[in-house]
Amino acid sequence: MPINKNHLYEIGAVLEKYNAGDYIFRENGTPQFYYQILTGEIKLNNYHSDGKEFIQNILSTDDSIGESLLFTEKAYPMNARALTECSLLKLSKTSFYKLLELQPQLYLMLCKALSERLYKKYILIKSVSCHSASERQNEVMQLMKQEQDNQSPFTFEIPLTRQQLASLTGLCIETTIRTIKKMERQKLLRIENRKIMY
DNA sequence: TCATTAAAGTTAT
DNA sequence: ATAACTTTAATGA
Repeated sequence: MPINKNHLYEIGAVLEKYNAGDYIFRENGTPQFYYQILTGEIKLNNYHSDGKEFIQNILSTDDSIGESLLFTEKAYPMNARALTECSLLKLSKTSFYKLLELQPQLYLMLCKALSERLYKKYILIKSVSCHSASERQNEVMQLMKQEQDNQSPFTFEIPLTRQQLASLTGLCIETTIRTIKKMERQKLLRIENRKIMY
């Protein structure tokens, strides 16, 4: 999935470090770079006018950030912000295009990655738009779990805080917590030292 | 059913 | 110690 690091370095990528809370880019900014995560976690989000946050996605090692925006002239529709200390590889848009020219097989990889993203986005929108609270949560957790190999129950630790989960489902945190508790009672998940096992 | 407010407990820095 | 996160309870749309 990720682009080979050496290829990125050869064409001029640079290593950048960010601290937790730093912006990689902001909503309405112009996309000028390809980013790939080496370490750390990034969230893509929006802030509503009342200050409430909606998380679009959480990305980690080997994910690329905002690559879908490099093929349009549109501004970023979201922020990218570091959740933890991060190191990223950053490549200018022009160098990125050059790399694609030199290695056309990357196009296919990119297409696959984009398809994957789009698929998840559709599922997420479906689950966030038209269900009750617990159903929303169930679907979101289900979606995250699909990325790991082991599909047996209670083996997947939800890698989010309650607050992040709330921002991802569009629910308030208290409702999120109550829903989690209810799901625990229904044996849909387990809570082990405050971590959600799904 | 779910958001909001308030208050208090817990964990991380 | 202080900030960030988690939980419970009461109230109201």
